[in-house]
Amino acid sequence: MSRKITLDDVAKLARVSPITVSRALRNPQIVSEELRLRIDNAVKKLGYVPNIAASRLASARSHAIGVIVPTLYNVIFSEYLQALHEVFLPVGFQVVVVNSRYSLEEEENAVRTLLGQRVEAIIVVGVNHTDLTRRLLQQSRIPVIETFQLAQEPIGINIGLDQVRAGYDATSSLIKAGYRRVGFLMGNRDERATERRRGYERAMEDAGLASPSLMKSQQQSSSIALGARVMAQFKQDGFPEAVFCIDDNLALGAMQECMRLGLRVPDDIAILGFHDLEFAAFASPTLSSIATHRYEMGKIAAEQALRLLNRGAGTGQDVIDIGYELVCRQSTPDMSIAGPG
Amino acid sequence: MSRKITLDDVAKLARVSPITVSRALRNPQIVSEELRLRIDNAVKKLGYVPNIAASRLASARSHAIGVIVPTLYNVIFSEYLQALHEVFLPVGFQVVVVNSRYSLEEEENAVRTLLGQRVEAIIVVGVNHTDLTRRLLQQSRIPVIETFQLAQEPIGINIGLDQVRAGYDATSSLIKAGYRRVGFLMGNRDERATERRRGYERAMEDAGLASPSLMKSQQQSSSIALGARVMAQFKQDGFPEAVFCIDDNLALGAMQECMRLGLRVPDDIAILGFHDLEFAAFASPTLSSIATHRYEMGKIAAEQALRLLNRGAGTGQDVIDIGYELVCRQSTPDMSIAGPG
DNA sequence: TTGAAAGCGTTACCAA
DNA sequence: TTGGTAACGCTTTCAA
Repeated sequence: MSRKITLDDVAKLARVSPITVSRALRNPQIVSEELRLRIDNAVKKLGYVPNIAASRLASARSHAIGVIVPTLYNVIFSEYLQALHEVFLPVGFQVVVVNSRYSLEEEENAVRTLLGQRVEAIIVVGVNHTDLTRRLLQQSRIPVIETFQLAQEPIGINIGLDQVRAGYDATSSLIKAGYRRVGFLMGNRDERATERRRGYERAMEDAGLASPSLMKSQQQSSSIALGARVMAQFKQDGFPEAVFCIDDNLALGAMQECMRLGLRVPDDIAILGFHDLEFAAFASPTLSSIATHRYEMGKIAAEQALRLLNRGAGTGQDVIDIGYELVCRQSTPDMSIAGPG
Repeated sequence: MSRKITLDDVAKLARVSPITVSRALRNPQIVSEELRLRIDNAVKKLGYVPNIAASRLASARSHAIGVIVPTLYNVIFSEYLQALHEVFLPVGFQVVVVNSRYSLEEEENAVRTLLGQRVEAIIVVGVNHTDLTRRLLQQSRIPVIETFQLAQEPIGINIGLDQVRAGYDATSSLIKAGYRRVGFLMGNRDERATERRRGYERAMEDAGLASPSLMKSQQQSSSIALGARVMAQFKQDGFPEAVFCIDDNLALGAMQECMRLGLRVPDDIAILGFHDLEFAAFASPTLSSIATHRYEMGKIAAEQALRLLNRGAGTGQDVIDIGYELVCRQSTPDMSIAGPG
């Protein structure tokens, strides 16, 4: 490997001082035209690429934003990540994404990694963390944004939706529509899903309809195929009249399984999903769902981070509830969400 | 902001030299138990987080792998990224993902950014690059892996599938099944899509069936909704007997639009997608598609990169064809892919 | 097993 | 507008 080209090499070739090269690269207009040209030529001739580690060390600025998501695999996080990229890249920030694989321990490591990189803000999915994670984030003195859920005690900015209430409202809508045996389907138990389940449980209890045999789940990551398998568990105890599924993947699989078994949707069984993924509107029958706003959430999260960064005001605190909406399609009767409360 | 905690602070508190702290952190077993305990305590007490920029600068190693994808939004890249993460993280590499937004210019910037970070390998979607991108990658002397397509002149390792042939085979299958008016649907024109279209065109020409009025497209990113809109364009010239859609999103939308218009699938019109996304098997009717192997491709790409990294052999060259398969479901009649040739 | 000294490649600060 | 000097916080020698 031929010796690496550094700023000094460029400076020598252009017959200027290293610091002038540094300036010419970062802020061309403060260097005279002549030198700038000499420098540009030298850079091209040598194929010089600046060493960002050195730059970060010297300037104590990383121009990087740390983002922690539980998985890259789920499209709801892709939409959110896309929004983050769209806000940060144009203003010169790099986005560093780390995958916590739904584990609080890995999340703690992720925070360490990101702080080690001296990211200038951290945006994390979820509001439950290990004690040490919280401490690290608080001590870091950088903007911290927690997303997707609402926090009792936000570390910094929190933007999300009330998952418990969403689960409650989804279930109540079905109950209000006249269903008594309202079932519940779930896959892996992540924080958001668990909150929605709590909402389901409360709604059923409040209506005096709760029964363990109405809840089916399987510890696997959400997929359409899983929805079909979990739905099939009802063959033992008898099928409910309506089912609230923890997300649209499960809902679609559940719906297909019902139809395969000869149950008509929604006449024999109503099906309600969650997140309103694009395919929901194109399934047959079209799938009712609770719309969440992942892209917008990412956008606002990024904007809030930038706001704090620009104010230089480290750690503002705020909770932003982005809400959700019931989207009624063919897989359920016409319903609406009960008012606040 | 209280002064930042450095290795020196830890060293002082633990009453050892800084270098011993450095060693204890990277390689605990080469430090005596007593010192290690003192150091661990000091680290915890101070909340010390190592500065990775300094570490990278001093060691000239980034432990980072650069990955360039055209978008984060499409699930085919999520699956691929997930595989890359799963291989690299356990062996101590960080994965840095950059989004080129389907632009060769942004790809060039992405390469610059990544090289500036001194990533130890670069994995990029696609085989077409600007001249400068190619030069930068070649000069970098690090492993370069190009994916998703097959290259005439790979920069380093190339792992993908023959997109032209896949498009050709998909179209030929429909022709072999007896269809004459075989349509084609496409959204945005990315490299892979364009190759598949070329395959379609050749197959139609070879069969003497080509006609511009059979090809419909709209310059928007692929979505189910777009599939419906583009399909609707056939209302003017009359609908084809079969349609090859550039991906499953378009195919699902197209299928729904046909059914909305009272066309039966596959009796009135056959529909073939591409990529075999999960929902294809759960649509009604179930959607025939060409299965590609994104997860496996990511896995192999990562493993190849590691192989070169471990051999210290910078830039091996190789082309790996990962293939594809026709998956026949209800949206087409029974078909098979023509043999090689 | 531990430590001292000398960088790594850039930028901040102050001067010219 | 340009340049000299001293960091930035860690790791790599080389010694002990």
